[in-house]
Amino acid sequence: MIRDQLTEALAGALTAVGVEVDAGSIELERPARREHGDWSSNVAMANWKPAGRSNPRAFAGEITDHLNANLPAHVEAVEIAGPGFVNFRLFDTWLYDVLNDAVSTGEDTFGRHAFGSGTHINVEFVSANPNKPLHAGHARGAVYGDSVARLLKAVGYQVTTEFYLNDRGVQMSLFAESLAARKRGDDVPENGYHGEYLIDWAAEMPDDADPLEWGYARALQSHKETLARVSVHHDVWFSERSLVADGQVPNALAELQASGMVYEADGATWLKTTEAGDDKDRVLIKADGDYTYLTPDIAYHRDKFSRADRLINVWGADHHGYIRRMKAAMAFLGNDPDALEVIVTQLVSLERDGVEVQMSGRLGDMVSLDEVIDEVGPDAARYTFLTQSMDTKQKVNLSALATKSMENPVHYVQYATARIDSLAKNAAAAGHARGPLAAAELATLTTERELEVLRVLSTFSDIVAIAARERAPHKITTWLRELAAAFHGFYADCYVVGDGVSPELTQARLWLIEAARIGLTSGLTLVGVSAPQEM
RNA sequence: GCCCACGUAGCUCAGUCGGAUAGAGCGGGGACCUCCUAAGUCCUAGGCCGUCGGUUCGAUUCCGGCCGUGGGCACCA
Repeated sequence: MIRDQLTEALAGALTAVGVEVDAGSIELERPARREHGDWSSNVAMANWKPAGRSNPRAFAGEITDHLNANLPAHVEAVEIAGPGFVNFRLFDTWLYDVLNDAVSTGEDTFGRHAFGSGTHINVEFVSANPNKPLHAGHARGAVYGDSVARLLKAVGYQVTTEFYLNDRGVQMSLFAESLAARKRGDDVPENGYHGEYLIDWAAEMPDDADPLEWGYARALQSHKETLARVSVHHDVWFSERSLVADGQVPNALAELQASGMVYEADGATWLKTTEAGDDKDRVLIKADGDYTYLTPDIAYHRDKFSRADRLINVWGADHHGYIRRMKAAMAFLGNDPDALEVIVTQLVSLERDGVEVQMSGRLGDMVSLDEVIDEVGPDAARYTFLTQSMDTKQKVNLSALATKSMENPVHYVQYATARIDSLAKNAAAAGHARGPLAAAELATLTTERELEVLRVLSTFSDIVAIAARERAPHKITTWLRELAAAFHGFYADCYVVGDGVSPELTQARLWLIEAARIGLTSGLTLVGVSAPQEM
């Protein structure tokens, strides 16, 4: 809104001084420092050379002169600053528009976009083997994938979330043998599954049940229940067995063969992934006749491409070596390898009271995701895993997270939503029910505390767009913290109802906190965290 | 050795296509509840943005080298 107006004004000014600049290349940003105005542009610095000017400040001067002679709406003044920035200083009225916009669009649509419309993205994440409970290491990818899906929907994409079930092969057989052994009270096979959960599952299993089928169903149930606790839901649970049963693997193999990238050597069938930058060629069919893991997975990705325009895979850092060969296979099948986006999440380490705990040990000494949720609660778990970029390895201190303090970042934000609800209730109880927005005198909102809340709200729309484009939900949690900080500051200094607060100011502030509530709720929804009304 | 990511305050991390005096929480020092939740607010100390070059009006940001950390280099899944 205001951004478009200012961009237009800049484009007009450039034309007026006889310079051709592509309007799409005009940058506007929010300066870090207040004295640099409300909005700022670097057009003069970026274009003084091609425009044939002697220096950036001189060019900026021409632009500001024109703008000051033709002030856009809400603009108080346009100034040259620093090396040649064009700074816009606005009247507070532009922030009242932000409030109006937040309230009129509401929490479900505030900050949303439509630029993804017409494109179908498939997001596959977690995809843990259906033979043991999810462990803490799955948590980051789970809440990340789910939040990325929420973000993509928020900017207009059609999104399918998917969980790939590796439900056939040696691992499943070993799992069934281990479960059966536990049922009989025997030792589990050497290379089988030794986790304690199998003792519990064996106890649950009816005597006449088939260990493979029963165990598979039990594991699936476990995955779904655990994920539901942190509000993670998948639209499609895709079975590798169904892929094989449908003959999709031979179909994919035939297509690969047609591409000329398949050959036989040493009794095995190979794919020439080195043709697409891989270190070495990869085996598709082993000498013993079985497929490698790769082969059905290629068929799976081929299937996904038949159902969506773009694919996003969320993989742990330990799988990054797998990216090249999958992209190579997709390219051989005629798909655009860039339409397969593999996002690698760096690993998480957990500690309790300063002592690192293992969470993916082979012998069953892992921390399950359920344990983490029991310990810190679903909201703290979700929020915390989303406070950092997926590119950095994360240290999570479970004991700190379980506390009600600033070391638990979700509380700071939720405390704001709880306070807002409390304020509204108290105001109503004191006879100050909120009237219509149109009747509120927003111009009574003049303190820095009040305006700062609106300034933070004004950035949300851009933040959502960036977070979605960069697949970066942590930008939402960072923003939420900023908004909560602005609100808590307002709360400390500005009473909604009280001595010396006029009825008009009370009304305006009731609408201000409503706008803040919409922002907080809207952002929390994007990261799948609740906005409690009391704490 | 090769591939991927990372290196920002004592600790944990942000930093919007390169921008003007690099931010937050914890921890350290101090202040604030006879009106709406102190799970809060305010002040203060603390930085060679790993390092050396390059690109340019301008580099924490982009590129290359080096050092360091984590992960990966299967006819396992």
